[in-house]
Amino acid sequence: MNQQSHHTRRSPPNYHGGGGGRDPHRGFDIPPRETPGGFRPFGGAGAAAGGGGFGPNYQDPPPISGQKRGSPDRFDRGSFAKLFIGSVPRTATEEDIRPVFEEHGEVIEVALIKDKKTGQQQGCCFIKYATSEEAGRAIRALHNQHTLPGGAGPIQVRYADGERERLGAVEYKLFVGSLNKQATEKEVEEIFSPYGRVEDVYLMRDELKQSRGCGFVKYSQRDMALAAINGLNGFYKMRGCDQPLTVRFADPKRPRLGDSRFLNVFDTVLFRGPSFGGPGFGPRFQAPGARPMPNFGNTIRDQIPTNVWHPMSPANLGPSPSPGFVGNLLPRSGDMSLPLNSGGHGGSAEGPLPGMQVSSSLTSQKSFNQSMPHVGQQISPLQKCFPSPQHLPPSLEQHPQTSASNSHTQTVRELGQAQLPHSAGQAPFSQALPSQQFIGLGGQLSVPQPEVQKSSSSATALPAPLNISLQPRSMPTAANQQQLGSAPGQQQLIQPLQQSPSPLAQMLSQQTQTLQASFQSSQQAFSQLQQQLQQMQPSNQGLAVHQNPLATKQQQSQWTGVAPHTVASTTAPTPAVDVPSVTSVAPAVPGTQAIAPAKCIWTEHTSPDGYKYFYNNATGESRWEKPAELILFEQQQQQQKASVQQPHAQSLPPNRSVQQISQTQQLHHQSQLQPQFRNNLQLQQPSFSSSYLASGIIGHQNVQDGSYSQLPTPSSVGDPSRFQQGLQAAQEWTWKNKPTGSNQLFSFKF
DNA sequence: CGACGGGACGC
DNA sequence: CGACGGGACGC
Repeated sequence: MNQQSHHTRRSPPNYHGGGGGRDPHRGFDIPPRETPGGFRPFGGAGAAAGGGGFGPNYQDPPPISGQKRGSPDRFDRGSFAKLFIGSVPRTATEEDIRPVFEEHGEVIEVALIKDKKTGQQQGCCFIKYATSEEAGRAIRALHNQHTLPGGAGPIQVRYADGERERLGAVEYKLFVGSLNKQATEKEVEEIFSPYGRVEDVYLMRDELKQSRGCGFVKYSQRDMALAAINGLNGFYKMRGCDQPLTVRFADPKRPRLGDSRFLNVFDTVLFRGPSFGGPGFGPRFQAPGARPMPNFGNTIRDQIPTNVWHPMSPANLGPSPSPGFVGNLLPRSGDMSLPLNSGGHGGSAEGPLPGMQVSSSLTSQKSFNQSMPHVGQQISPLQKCFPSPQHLPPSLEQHPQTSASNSHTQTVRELGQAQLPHSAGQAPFSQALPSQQFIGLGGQLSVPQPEVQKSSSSATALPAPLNISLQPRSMPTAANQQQLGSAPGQQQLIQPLQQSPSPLAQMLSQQTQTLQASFQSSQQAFSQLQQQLQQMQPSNQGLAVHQNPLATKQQQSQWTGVAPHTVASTTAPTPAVDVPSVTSVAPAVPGTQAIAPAKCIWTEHTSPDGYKYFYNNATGESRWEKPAELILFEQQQQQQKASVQQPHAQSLPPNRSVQQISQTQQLHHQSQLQPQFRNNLQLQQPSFSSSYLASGIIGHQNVQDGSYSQLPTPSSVGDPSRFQQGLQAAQEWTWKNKPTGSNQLFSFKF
């Protein structure tokens, strides 16, 4: 309502970007974001808009990339971007509509749809913009956010069928289950916002408009989606809910029979599908018989159940590198919106396109394929290089790159490093991760740094400390130090880790693991606290980044090879929380390095085939990598008994433990000081989302008063007991659910 | 445990 | 230029 327009004005007033209609030069890599850092309209808009990769996948009229010929005339259909507008009052006239859209760009055409027979308006229309950037802006600014005069509700603004594909725009749609039925779109958006701009939220409702407890959330970037999955799935519980949210890539929308549009899509997709990805879908299969190798995989595949109800999904096709590829990339199916699931009726039909686009965007970074290989580890991962820091700066804006970065991720992953692909890392783990991730790699730290700093400017966040300590320590290898390490350097690192680890490599990996573990724990604790906070202070929900401990662990472990469980002990840091099952090692005891536990729940063993593995006597978990706890433990042992050289004990800088401790302490403090904690949380925001913070998340103070009518609002925010309870609960939950996904890769049970 | 809105190409 | 029969993801 605020934006009612006045037909009086016809020219595009002010919209960011500059001039009126189009600015071809604006790279598409910088999608039209609303004011930078600026506001984010809530309701999200319906489409990814420029977000995705625009690819020149289309020959004819280069969509946006190419500068369009100056004349916006009607010919070159190709360079325009058509939007479908729903909820248009049947009484609306072009005069009512056009001005609204001209606010966001040059409107080439407004087409009100009328019933052919009755001549009556259908309640929808098409708006053609000169460029997709404009279209994207309009979507973001108007979708579900503007009501036309006489309208019963806000208009729906999305790409017309086929446009998304044609323009190369992608969207990543997540299915979200176990939502509080009282929750509003807005609330859902707030939960997902920390991971990236939420383009759209659609809650499934019954005929009575009652929520069915599930819905869809769209992002324009894959890493955002991944981050949200990792940060929320199975972990985040909405107030009043016993079950944590289910967050996964949405299945392709089920086509409605009778809709020819879909049929087409299907054919295309279905046929192509199988050819690519192998067994119906990659995710699920894992190399048969393969034994979990250390660096191997991971995956997300497990984490994210495949949701495809059928094998196709162009997305799958495209991205998937090769048959056989296991996929942790997740480029799997639903991940991008394909025609099938695209907005609204989505679907649009162009089957082939999607696939092409996808693949092109993903693959374009030549590295992609190469990187994939290692999945099986047969291929030497080394080939891949770390291109560039691109991902570092979590650019939310980039699109295609995203995928590219994934490749990196994988590569890294192989190393056993914590790399969050950017996907993962980027977002959810906020700054923390960034730094962390690269530790292993070595030098990447610096890159992420900026982000971190930025975010941590105000309070001390965990991240900061980490970075500092890490940096110096991170290995000596030149490669390490280098930024995005050149491929070579990394390779070196990698190799060792994978197989016969060189001392150095081992050391690195261990360090990394340890650090990661501590990080994880911190994060975990954080997330737990966070949840508590949220529950207690509903009004500030927006602030928090929901960190899914598990997810974090998973990712890290996945990429890193550090088993998630590691965290268990680490969890200790949280004041109130105690993880009984784990015998914690040093970390738990702050100033007492000297006092090392007599034993560690982790013990080393040798498998039949001669490989060493580590067994958790408490949980029965086994993993290839040496658990951080054990490393620490050994370290301590060494320290205590001046010279007890354990086979594996690597000499690690003593500070390590100190670091951890300091972290731990920080955590303590944080948990104790609410306000401070909150600040930290903010800091924790994914670096990329710093802009979001600035833009509004923080600002959203009022989340509907916070509580659902049905639920009693937690009264005492500061109540320790509650806090504690919550934490414990969270932990338990985490604990129970840990074995999912990635863990399994790393661990196996006998 | 919930799975895609309501509509869709006029001049 | 023709377009399906049967079934209906998987948990």
